[in-house]
Formats: sequence, structure tokens, C-alpha cells
Amino acid sequence: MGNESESLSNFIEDIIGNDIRNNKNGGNVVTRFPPEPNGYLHIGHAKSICLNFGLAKKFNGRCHLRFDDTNPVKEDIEYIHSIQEDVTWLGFDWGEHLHYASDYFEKLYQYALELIKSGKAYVCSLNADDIRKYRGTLTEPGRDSPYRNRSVEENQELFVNMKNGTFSDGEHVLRAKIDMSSGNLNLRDPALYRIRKTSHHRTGDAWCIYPMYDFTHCLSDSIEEITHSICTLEFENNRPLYDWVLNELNTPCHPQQIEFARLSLTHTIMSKRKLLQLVQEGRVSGWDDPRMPTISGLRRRGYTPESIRDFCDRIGVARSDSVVEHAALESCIREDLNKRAMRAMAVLNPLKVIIENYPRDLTEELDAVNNPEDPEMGSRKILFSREIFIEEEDFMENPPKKFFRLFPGQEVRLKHAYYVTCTGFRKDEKTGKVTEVHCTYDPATKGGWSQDGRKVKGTLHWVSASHFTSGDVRLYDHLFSVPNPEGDSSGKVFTDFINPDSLMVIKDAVLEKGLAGAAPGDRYQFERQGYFCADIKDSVPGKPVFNRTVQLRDSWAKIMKSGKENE
RNA sequence: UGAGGUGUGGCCAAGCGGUAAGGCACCGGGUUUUGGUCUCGGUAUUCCCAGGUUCGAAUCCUGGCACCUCAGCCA
Repeated sequence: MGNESESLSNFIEDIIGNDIRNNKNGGNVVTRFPPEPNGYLHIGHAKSICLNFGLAKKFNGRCHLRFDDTNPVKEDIEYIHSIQEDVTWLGFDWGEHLHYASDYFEKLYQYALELIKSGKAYVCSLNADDIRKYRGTLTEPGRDSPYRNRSVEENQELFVNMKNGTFSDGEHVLRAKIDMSSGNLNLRDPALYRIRKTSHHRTGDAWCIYPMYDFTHCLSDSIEEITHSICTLEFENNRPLYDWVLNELNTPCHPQQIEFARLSLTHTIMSKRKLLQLVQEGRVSGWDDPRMPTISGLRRRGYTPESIRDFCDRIGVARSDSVVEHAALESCIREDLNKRAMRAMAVLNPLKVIIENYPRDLTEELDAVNNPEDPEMGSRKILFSREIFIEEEDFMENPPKKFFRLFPGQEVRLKHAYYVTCTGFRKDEKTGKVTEVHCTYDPATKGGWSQDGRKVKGTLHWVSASHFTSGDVRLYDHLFSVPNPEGDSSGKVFTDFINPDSLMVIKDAVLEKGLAGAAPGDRYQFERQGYFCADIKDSVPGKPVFNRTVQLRDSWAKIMKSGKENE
């Protein structure tokens, strides 16, 4: 890894660079990636992972993986496993620094006691509804809770009893005593601890009170001696609270919170809640459905870690809200796979071609280059015979202008094989569908070359009709048919925009024989079509199943499309 | 109408007072046994708007406008 060229520096690197120059934090750089284990990681997280681990690498520091597991009702061990797998797959290593906020529960509890002792926190016995009413609104200040002035002793006793399970959920809450009239609502005596009589996936029933994000995150950062705590823009309003907690308490250090814009991608969604909904409602096959923007979905789709890292590099890091076009992601995987994917021929919608002057009982072995971009990948043998399959769309009875594939009288090249000329075809009288095409071949063009210098405009991929393997091919498209599925202008919800054609399954496609040996996860370019990956769950040698990662650029399709639009 | 942010081509994004990088997308030429790749060229007289400072402003100042975030005992 790491062959990505050093991307242009961003504002965060500038800040850290300055800090190092000023010997802040003794010149150390320690970052962290702090996911909550309540869902699978997605491409937006990849941006954060690349940023945090990338910064650590660039400045010779380290990056921790820390699970922000303070809400047992939403979290699960399954997510802890998947997150570690995904970060590792992306190519990053947290070394010894795998941490859990839950490991700090005791320390956090002591800090809370300290805050109570100094009169900066109190137990509030208002119910959730009343707390909201007392909070005021965006434009009106809030009012002090009637419990705001309980004595330190009373607060201590109450809090200890909260911890001991004396009370039930929602009866009390520990609050910071800050400023009920602050313009920043986060400072209007935010809740620090709540009672939750739920077992935690790691601490079991050891606790019945759980700390809130604002209390936990800054202290966890400080405990781990994080120097730069990087998060997304929506936490900007929480920064004053982050700083308040660290200022009021006696902590190891005071990390600097820096916010950047989260990633949005067109034609998909990034909300974990909505992705979970897609999974739960069975709209997709799971978190790792190849249409999902999750790391596991992209992996199954055939994306490489390198391509995702390159993408994160290209999109940059800034503070303005942005929506990156999905085409930018596709460009990255095409560039990567063009260089490394083995070529193969596969016919998705077969149309039989009979080469009339080719001997009936002859089978030839022909050489096919594995990757024209990389001679070191060598070549393979492919089988040719009198009857072959070509792509249905590569033949037209009445072609439009500039169609240089097969049609009556036209000569084309069969890739790696021969020049053939169409002499006729058969059609189903009822459907009007072409059922077979007849050609003659020129024996002097073996390999696809003509000694007489005769040029041919079209080159088709093909597979011998008596030498092939069959397998299912899954053609994926955008999960959503509109660029911004979140748009609720017309009262529609995101599921209304699900693309009904996001998955098209081709049963028993005609595949070059060698493809029978594809191992799960193997990636190929099917000539003239796109990049495909043998499914890591469903593909087995001998009966392969391929997922289309991305199509090749198709300027012919573009011409046809714009032609239709201009009609 | 409170507080905090952001506005540079279709989409990202550099730029930090010296005369608009780069990528994606798009358009056109060339090469090509993938209508792929590669390659060459084109695409912002202008940086949300209006004033001002300056020899000189996307960069500094003033005033507007637009958009985003915040009223969970979620993170």
C-alpha cells in the first residue's frame, strides 16, 4: 500500500504541521478513529479512517481504534467484529491501540464524582419531557431546573444510588451545570449520565448508568492522550462542551477537536439508520449487499482497498458541505482494475454464430493476452470452433450509421481469433428475433491479423459454443435512481427512490472455460463489458457467480443515447 | 428572529495581496486486436452579491444574500 502519491495537504495537515513546528504536544501526533458499534462501516467512514490513520502515518504518530460504546441499547458485538475487519481490509493497523470507551467506565465515573464535588454537576430529577421544556428554544433561553441547586452531598448520594441501581430508568440524570441561557443549546446543562438497566455487550450488568457522548468522548481522548481529535462538522456545536469538560476536570491532556465535512455521495445514502432500515426491510440482502455503500458491500462488489484509499485521497478534506459524484468513485476502481485485472471473454446475452466454411470437427487453441496493460501477466489459451456465441447486441439486421459491429455483408474481427464476414442470419418468424447468424471466416487472419493490411473496424468478444462454462452474472446499478435520494421536497421518503433495476441477474451466462476456475474474490475484466468479481459468498469453483463491479466506459452507448435524445 | 459554520467551473478542490493548480464529468483530435486503455487539445477575463482599501483583491475591510448544523436521558 501507500503507493498513492502524497496528496495535497489539507487544512488539518496545516494545523498539525504548525503544532509540530511549535512543539505543541512535544511534537507528537496521536489521532483516533472512534466508531460506535451500531452498524457497519461505509465509504464515509473510510474517508475518516484514511484521514486519521493517514495523518498518523504522515506525521510519524499513531492512530487508535476506539469503540465509542456508551449506548448498549443500540450496539452489538457483531458490529465490533465487522468494523475491525473493514479497517484492516482497508489497509490500516491500530497496533496495540484497540480501545473501548467502556474500558473507561470506572474512570469516567470518578471524573463525574469530581465534577459533582466541585459543584459543576448535579442530579436532575425532571423527566425527559420537562427537561426539554426547561431547555428553551433556539431563540429563547432556557430556565434553571428546580434541582439545579441541590447540595454537593445530596448530589453525591443520589449519583451513587443511580449507579447502585436504586432508581429505575429515567428517574434521574446527571447534568453539567453550565448556562441555561447559552446561545449554544449544548451548554444548557447537558445530560452527562443516564440510567439504563440494560446489559452492555462488553461490561454485562456491571453498570446501570451509562455516560453520554459529550462526557465520554473528550475524556476518552484525553485518557488516550490523543493530540488531535478529528470529527465531522455536526459536532462543531459540541466543541465548547468538549473543552468545558476538559477544563473543569483534572485530565492528562487537552486534545484539540477539529471538524471536517463528512462525505456524501450521489445515488446512495450514508445514514447508518437508513442503511439498517434497508437491511431490516429486506430491500438488500444484508449489510454486505454489493449495492450498499458499506465497506463490506464495496468489497463484495469487487472494489479494492487501494481504489477506496485513492478515492479518499482525491476528494480532499475541507469544511464545506459537499456531495461527490458517484462517477468519481467509479473512476478510481476502473483505473486500479485496468492495470491489474486479468482479461476474459464472457457472453452475457448469447447469440449463436455459425462459421460455415470452418471445419465441423476442428477445435483450435488460440493465444489470448491476459492484460494488454501488463505484459508480465502473460497469455492463456482459448478454444475456437465452428459455432460460437457473440453478444446479442453485437449484431443488427439494419444497423444505424457508424455501427461497426456485425451486420449482413460486414466483416469484423473476433478477438484473438479470425476475421469473419456475415453472410446471413435466421429469424424467429413470430418474435422477429434473430436466432442465429451465419458467417464465413478468412483462414489467413488467424490471431486476428490480416497480412494484406486490410483493416476492420469492429472487434467482438466471443466464446466457443462447444467449449464454455456457465455461471450466473449479477449486473449492479445504483441503488437509488436519483442523485439525491434524501430529498424530501415532495414528501417522498428515501425508499421511494430505490432503483428497481439495481440488480439484474443473468442466469447461466456463457463464460470462457478458464473462468470455471475462478476463486471467490478473483477479479476480471470481461472484455468490452466491465470489471467483475467472483462473489465471495456464493461463487464456487466450477460454478462461478460474478458480480459486476463497474462497467467499462462506453462511448458507443453514449452516442446512441445522445442520438435518441436529439430525435 | 439565538449560537456556530460554509460559499472558487456540472461535481470535488488548491489558492493565504502579485494577476484562477489538479482530479472527476463533458466536448473534440490521434493511437489502439476492448467503441476500453493511452495520448493531445478545449472548457471560470473570473472566485455568492454590493461597496471600500491597494499600483494590484478570490485573498484585507464593511454591508448584504444563500445554504448547512444545533432544541435526544443518540453518537
